[in-house]
Amino acid sequence: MSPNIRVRFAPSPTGYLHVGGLRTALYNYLFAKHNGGKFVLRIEDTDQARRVEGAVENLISTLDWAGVRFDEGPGREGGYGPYVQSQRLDIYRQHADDLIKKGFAYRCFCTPERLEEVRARQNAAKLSTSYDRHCRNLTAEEVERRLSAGERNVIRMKVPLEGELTFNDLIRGTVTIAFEVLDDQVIIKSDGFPTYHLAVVVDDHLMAISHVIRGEEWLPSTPKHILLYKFFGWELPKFAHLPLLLNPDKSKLSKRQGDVAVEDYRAKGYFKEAIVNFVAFLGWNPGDEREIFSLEELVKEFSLERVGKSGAVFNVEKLNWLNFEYLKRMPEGDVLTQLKAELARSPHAEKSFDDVYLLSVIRALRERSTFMRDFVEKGEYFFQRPDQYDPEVLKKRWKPESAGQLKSLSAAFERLQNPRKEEFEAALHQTAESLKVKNSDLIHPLRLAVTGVGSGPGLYDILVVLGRDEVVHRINLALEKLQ
RNA sequence: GGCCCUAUCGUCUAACGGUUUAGGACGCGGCCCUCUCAAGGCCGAAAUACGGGUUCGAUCCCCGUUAGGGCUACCA
Repeated sequence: MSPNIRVRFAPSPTGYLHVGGLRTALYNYLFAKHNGGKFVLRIEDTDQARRVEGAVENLISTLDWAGVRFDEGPGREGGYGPYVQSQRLDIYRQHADDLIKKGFAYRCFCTPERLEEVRARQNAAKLSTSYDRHCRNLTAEEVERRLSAGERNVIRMKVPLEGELTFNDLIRGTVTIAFEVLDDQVIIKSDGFPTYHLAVVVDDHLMAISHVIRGEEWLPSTPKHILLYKFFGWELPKFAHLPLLLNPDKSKLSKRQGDVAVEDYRAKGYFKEAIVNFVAFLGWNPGDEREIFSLEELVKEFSLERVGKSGAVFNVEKLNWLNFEYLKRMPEGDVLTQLKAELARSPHAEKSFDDVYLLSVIRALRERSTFMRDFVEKGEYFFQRPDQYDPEVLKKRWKPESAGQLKSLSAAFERLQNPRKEEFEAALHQTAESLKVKNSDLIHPLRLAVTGVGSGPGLYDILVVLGRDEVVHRINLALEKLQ
């Protein structure tokens, strides 16, 4: 493919990495890697008011965690830096001045108060709100006079009064917007910082970005950006506007209706592979019936042509299923490592379990788990003796004769030497036979005595994991407590 | 309000005018398996928003309606 593919992810550091942002970053990354291009990270911090301490570091570490590695960006110079907009202010100012000289932009001295009034008037008259171009035709002398008087001002772009602009979007096809509905957008704010519109165009050009792949919320302002490219006499990049990620009620995915930060999902125990896989499928699919994709496979298969146009609801159920699938497929050694980490932050942190034991717990519990924490929560009895017995199970499974039967069973178990699953099973069957009861009459009370709960892995598997002595001990413990 | 975008099962989606009784996945229901809970296997319910065109033939193309969303800042 083209060797000069360069794309970028350009978040503003206002907090955490949004899952929609991760999807945008991922699609850019996949597109770049698929085509042998470069993926650039650029920080759009031109709004001082929204600046959040530590947000950039957090953004980068989350992106790295997900495996979406950028080739160029803050801390990873690539010859097009700096990659932080607040460090490029002179560049924007020069370009804005250039536009003024060419007659494509002008100084505006209107106060926020006046703009507010204009807007209020327009609203009252039920007109669409836009700047009334009050300063568009100020004389050079007046501009000079007010400038030297130190009046605060902004620089606005001079949008043609009539005509329309048509452009092609890789995902949406042809889009047309009339200049009439475009505002004379502010490009340099009175604090000297550029607005998004100027900065994005200048940087995308200077950083040789070939494809602008971003969220659909930017579609309406794309004509302004294209106009700026034309004002500067620059070649246009290709545009691709991604469908939005939605809340269950179909509004734009937002806080308030659940978690939106990638960190939140990470903290909840979702694997990065599951999150990446899931997010990739929100708006893209391979065209066949495969569902499980590694990052490498996504790189191999991804194409913008297969990105859909309509918004996608973030469906946690399916993410859960994916997490479950990834846990099921994970190499045992990796599960072991993760289980140790999980235990280290659990109430069992002080206890020590050897690898062989933990591995047997993993084998027993894996297909019943979606998250690593399920091992600790659902399999608590593998890490501590039961300190209580589920009252409902007790009511259903513990009969008056159970205590006596478990005593016999315990005695039978004590006669076993290093029993395997089969020996435990045979011992139970023989005991049931001699007591003239069904196997299940022993199985259920025994499960309750040993685990404290009514569900879980096969009983004999549990017995083997715990071992004869522990099983006998727990039976005696239960007999005492359930007298 | 204005502008723009979108519209297939509840959700994610396949179908790029005919091979379709519209396919898959999650979720949901049932059955099997079974010591429980899962897993697994099998089966099932479930969609082309509506109305006009174009065409021999429309989920697919065009127009309109409706619905939803986005944008409409000296925020990104």
